[in-house]
Amino acid sequence: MADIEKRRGKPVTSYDVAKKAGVSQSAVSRCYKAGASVSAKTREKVRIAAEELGYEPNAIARSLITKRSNSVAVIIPNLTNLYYPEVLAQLGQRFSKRGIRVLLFALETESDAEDALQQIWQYQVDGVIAAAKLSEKQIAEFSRRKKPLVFYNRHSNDHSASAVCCDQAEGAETLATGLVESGHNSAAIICGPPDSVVGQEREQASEARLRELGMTDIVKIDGDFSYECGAAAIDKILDKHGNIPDAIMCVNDMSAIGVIDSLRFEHDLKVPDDVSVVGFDGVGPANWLSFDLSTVRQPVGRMTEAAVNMLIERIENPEIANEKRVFSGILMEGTSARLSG
Amino acid sequence: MADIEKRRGKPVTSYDVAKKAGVSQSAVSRCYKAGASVSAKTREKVRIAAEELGYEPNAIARSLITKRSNSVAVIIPNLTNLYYPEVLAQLGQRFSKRGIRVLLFALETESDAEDALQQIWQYQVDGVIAAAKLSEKQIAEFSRRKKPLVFYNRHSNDHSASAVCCDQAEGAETLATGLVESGHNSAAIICGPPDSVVGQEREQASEARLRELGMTDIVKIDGDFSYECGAAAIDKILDKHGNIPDAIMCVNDMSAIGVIDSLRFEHDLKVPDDVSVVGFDGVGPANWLSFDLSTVRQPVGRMTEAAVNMLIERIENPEIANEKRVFSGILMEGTSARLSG
DNA sequence: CAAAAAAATGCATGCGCATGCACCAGTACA
DNA sequence: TGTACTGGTGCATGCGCATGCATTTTTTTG
Repeated sequence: MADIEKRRGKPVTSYDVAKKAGVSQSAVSRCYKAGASVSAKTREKVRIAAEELGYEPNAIARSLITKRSNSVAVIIPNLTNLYYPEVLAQLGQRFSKRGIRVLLFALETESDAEDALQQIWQYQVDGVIAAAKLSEKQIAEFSRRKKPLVFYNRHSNDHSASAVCCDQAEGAETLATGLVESGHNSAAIICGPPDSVVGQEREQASEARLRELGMTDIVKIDGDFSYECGAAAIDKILDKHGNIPDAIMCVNDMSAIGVIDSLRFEHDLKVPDDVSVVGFDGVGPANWLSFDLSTVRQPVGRMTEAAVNMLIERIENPEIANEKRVFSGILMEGTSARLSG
Repeated sequence: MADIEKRRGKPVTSYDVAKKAGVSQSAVSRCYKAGASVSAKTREKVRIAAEELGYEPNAIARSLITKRSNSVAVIIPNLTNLYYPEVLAQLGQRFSKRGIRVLLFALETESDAEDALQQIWQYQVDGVIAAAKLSEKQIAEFSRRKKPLVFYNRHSNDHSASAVCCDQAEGAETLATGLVESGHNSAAIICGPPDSVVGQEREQASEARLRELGMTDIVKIDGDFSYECGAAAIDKILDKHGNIPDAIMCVNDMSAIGVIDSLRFEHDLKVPDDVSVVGFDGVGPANWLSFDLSTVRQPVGRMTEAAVNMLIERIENPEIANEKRVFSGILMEGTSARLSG
């Protein structure tokens, strides 16, 4: 029972268990491998010995041999954008259910993944999910090392990596179309940070569709996905443009909420009576009664599920070709915009 | 240049580099260890060879020898409670700056850490930060294995682990005192989930202080830290109590925001004119103009900094005694409650 | 310029486990 | 009773690196 090994806190190895159980080290090892050939008797002896000694297989040593660490890296930007915690939580739980550990790399800004990558290479993760921008060179490094990479809402120009995406353009176009068709004549677009492809795609698609449908009075305001940039945007619009447009399209929900708050509390305007506001993402607060945002919800559940599956498939069979899965967003007809005609 | 090793994608080892550089494997190894004795000439030869081959030391193999994985586990519950993403982001960045990798364990409910722990033992992490409830037995396992454990806003009954905490009771008492002193006569307390110690502490301290100051008309409502539970609470209060009290104390900001929204949009009441609402945490949305919550902000920056430091100290010197650091929250006098007189 | 001290290097070894191989005990069948 | 299997088992080996020790090279010093 209270064995010496236990008391000393010195790590228990498979040899210790083997000795105690009266079998060989290989037998112990096999007991921890599914489908290995071990008799019930041996298995039981080992189980008891292991329990008494408090043995757990050393995953590090195992990884060294099997070349599989059973862990993946998740690269995520900016957890203060409320969209990402949801993604992260789901990825975490899904991987965890599959017995895969998650190494977290939370970036301060999208583009400084270099550090994370360096660590990733050293750490021998089995694969990577990246919700951040990587350079072509960085992406090439993945194929050189034969490490599966799945982008989340990002992509590489030349299909050299797999990806799951929400169709940013489609969603933005739906919103833009709805706004024009319900009679809005002028618009502001609150943009994302310059290094965010997602932001750019939404912004460009929004503008293009608005113009396509005949709207010419469009002003674009810099932003960074934050509440604060949304709240500050109205004053910037006034500076730049003189008056508030009919509609404000924000590249994400957080900034849309900032816009709404600023309109209501700093400019005494009504949403959507005076101004329509739309966002993008469908984060939790978008549904709060205060905002009831008209937005496009990304199907995070299906997207994370797909990302996890794609990555695991490619870990198990590195030969599978790259694949890109694009999901349509779901229009949430909230009450922050007049959309229905 | 475009070496065969590269093309084949087969991993480059220190032996490969050694051969290419014309030195021994040990020399290569020493080049990657700070403070090791290597001549500038050798170092340069190795650097060039490593670069040409694309060599990165294998952290797994290194860990096997050094018994240090340079990684820590972070156990966190429920990322949908907006408080935790902030904590996680900060922990991630702080560890990352120190060259330590973070293994994320995102729990679905506070108390199912068993799975995570199993993985943690196998994975040989150097230490653990836990923002979740662990059983005494689980905590004992940490000392048996000599793995440093630092609780974040949790603790063990018998000081068998280190901890950083925000003083929940103090914060709750400050709020309760403020409410009574500014003339509130009745209150509801929206509680947290039953397995959350943090929630219980806040709830109990709130109630105790209210009663201590003479308030007797107090109703308690079950909750779970979510916006939804806050939004649903008003109806529950009416069911249970018949009328809405002067003040509603919520154990966290998310539920407080739900309460405010429900009061305003479902019951046509004004906050704080008709009802005062207070929260706890100081999460991002608490500052949004829509809410401007009266709350106690936890000094997350200092708390995470302390947690990281405490853990690293104990990894480097396991003999250091346990320590508990308690931080005071900061009263944020928003406008969701009449507090100032 | 020789002797002593210091720095640099290589050799050999082992961390804890998984796995190919040879071997042994059983069971099936003729 | 013998031959051919099958499932179980142990032995030996190596994953990629760090590190103690012995050895060689360089530097320092009298």
